[in-house]
Amino acid sequence: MAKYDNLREQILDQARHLLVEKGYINVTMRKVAHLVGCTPTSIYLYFENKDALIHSLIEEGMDILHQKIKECLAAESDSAAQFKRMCHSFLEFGFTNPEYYVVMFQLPTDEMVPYPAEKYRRARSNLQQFADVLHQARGEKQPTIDPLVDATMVWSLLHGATSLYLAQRIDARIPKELFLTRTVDYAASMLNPIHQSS
Amino acid sequence: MAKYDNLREQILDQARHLLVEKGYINVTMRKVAHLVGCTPTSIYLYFENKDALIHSLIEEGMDILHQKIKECLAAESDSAAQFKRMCHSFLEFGFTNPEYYVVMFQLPTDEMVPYPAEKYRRARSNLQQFADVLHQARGEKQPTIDPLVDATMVWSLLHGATSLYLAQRIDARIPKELFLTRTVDYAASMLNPIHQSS
Amino acid sequence: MAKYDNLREQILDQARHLLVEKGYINVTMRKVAHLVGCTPTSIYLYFENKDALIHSLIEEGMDILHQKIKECLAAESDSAAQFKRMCHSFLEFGFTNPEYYVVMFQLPTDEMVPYPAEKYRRARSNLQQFADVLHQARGEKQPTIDPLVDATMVWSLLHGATSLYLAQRIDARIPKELFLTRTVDYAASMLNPIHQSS
Amino acid sequence: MAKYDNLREQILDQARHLLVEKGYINVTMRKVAHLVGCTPTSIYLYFENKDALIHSLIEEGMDILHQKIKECLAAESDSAAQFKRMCHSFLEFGFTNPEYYVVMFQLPTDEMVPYPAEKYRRARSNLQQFADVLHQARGEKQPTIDPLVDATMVWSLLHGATSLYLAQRIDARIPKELFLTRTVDYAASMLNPIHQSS
DNA sequence: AATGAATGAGGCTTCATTCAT
DNA sequence: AATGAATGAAGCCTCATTCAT
Repeated sequence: MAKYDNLREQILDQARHLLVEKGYINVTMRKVAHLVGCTPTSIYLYFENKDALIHSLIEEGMDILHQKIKECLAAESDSAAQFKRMCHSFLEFGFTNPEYYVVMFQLPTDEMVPYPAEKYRRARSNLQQFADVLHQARGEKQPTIDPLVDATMVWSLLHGATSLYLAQRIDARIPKELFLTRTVDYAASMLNPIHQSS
Repeated sequence: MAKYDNLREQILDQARHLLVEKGYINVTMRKVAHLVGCTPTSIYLYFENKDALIHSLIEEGMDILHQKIKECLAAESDSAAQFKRMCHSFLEFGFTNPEYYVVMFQLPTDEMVPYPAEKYRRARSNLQQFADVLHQARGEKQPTIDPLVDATMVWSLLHGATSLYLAQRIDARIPKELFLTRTVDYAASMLNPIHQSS
Repeated sequence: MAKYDNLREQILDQARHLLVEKGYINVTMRKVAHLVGCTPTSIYLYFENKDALIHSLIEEGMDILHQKIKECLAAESDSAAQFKRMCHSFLEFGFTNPEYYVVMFQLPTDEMVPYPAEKYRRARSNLQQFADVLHQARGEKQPTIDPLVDATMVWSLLHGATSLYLAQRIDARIPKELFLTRTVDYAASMLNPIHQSS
Repeated sequence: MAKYDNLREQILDQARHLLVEKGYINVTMRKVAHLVGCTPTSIYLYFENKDALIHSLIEEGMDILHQKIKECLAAESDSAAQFKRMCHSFLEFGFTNPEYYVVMFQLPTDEMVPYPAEKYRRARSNLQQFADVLHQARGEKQPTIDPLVDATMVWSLLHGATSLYLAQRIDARIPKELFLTRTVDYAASMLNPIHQSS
């Protein structure tokens, strides 16, 4: 029992590790097994096939992020505060859990990892819920501006920031914490009106 | 000579095509050769190996983007206008050239496609130059705020927007053009001061 | 004990079932165990290995056929009648027990399922005994013609008819019963002299 | 060119050899390659996949048998003579070409080797044509008896005889030639009326 | 009496690459 | 300038089997 969970988790760990360190195409049953120190066959004792393994990875991440976001809602009563906290949480989640972030948001899922549509909806809802809070906070002040577009742009910002950070394309002179808080500020500026394009 | 360039370009074309349509894992020498109508062996007459082929793809893209950005500088005299135009150009480049964008910014190049450091520097400079203009426009008005951070955030926004768009994760109800201009507006808001984090 | 036999028989049942429904390649310890509802390991409590399992199947079939043929001898006193009844029984055995027939006569046993020579002799004797009756019936009337050859030909006919029937290569317009009785008639024609080859 | 055909034929040869000697389940790309003395990969230069290899084997056999039967028709003018000659040819084909016979008539094609329906029809037509001649010869003398049933029984006999012979289940004391001619005689007895079942 | 955990061998297939021509 | 022939490594996966419990 202990051993069961142990090996299963080792497999997940090493798969995650490979994914982040070497990219998806380097996540092979053989390589994972090698890192774990078991036979490729053994992996099939815990996962039906490679897809199932990847899906487990994705779901793990979804759960964690979901939990984090729920905590943000509970921690604050003000919509704007909730929003900012959520932005921060999202970034922090990505920054500190590259293994999950990559698998959740950067996998070219279309062709590579056929993922049950139902589960995808859940994945999106995670971000949708995220967007909803912006709605609320924005809605109170700016009912005229389409909040869907703005939410999408906030999402773009957060996703882009995380992606570049994880790809180590952020200038080394910028401290992580600074980048993080300033990005949240930039996102929070969405709570206020934007100047129309000239 | 004409034939030489012809085949070489056909190879690049089909490789790009495969990359976008079927994903990186489906870019194989065999499949490229099949699409071109030549032998896999023939590809090696023009590219040392698969990595070299991918790198050529990347460089092609870098050149095109570089050209586009240079044109923005020439087209406007005002820094702010240059900046907005560049943002727009960058987005449009990504939106209309997914083949290049994917290979340039979304390939987990680290280990997947070992890329000579020297070439990477050139790649970065492309975006650096992009950031420089923000420097100028911002610098004139807000010399006190570290422009490097803000430039990075703009880049994050543009990269995130493009990535989500290409991954078809933008809500279908949002027209492409609207998304594009609004993102530019959001980026342009960087030209003005941001409210400090509370 | 009851449980012992129960599981053992379930294993044989499902192995037979798999053999007929899905073909020999689909008779795997895993699949048998799955159908039975036990572990692959458990099968090894009752059968030394896969070969032993297959052999048990073969022997089961041999016993049943043996019994059937013995009954034919008891049911009739006339040699010719015995012979016809045996032909009929053999065909019916094959038609109604494809699971056994396939494993008994259509498995390329030579190398696929190494079968102890001693057991093979017993298998042959089953058919030999079958041939003996022809001997008797024929012998009485045509002592000059080698009966071994004719017996072999009858066997060929019966085996061919059964094989084609089980492979569903008999024209669908021919009713099973008609095919069966006519084949027996054809076999019975062996009881009479055959015209020499011209 | 010479080498091309050479390797392709070596592959077919060894595949056929394995098939007869060790049974279908032992025909693996690895084993064939090993016997030929090449890499498994090389097989894929000549055959799209394993199925294609097996199909080639089947078609080879079909062609040869088809040719043989056509010759029988040409060699004789009398229907009865044609029929007997065809029986003999069929048996001889099977006896001397076990590689082809096994693959053509003894492969559990349903599950193991998905074979294009169209090609199967061709395979059957080979035997159908065979049956037609019996029709003719029979038709002249016995128009009242359903010739389809009798043809099927002849086919059963020939198929059974060949199968048992190839499985080496024919008593060693019976010379091949005797068995062959006597089987033809037995088949030829179909040209005459059969006594009804009592 | 039964199983959970594990494995080595091998199944089919595709890859990037080379070498002689 | 191009290719035909070939390969070793590796991809995913399933097999029969064992061993400790």
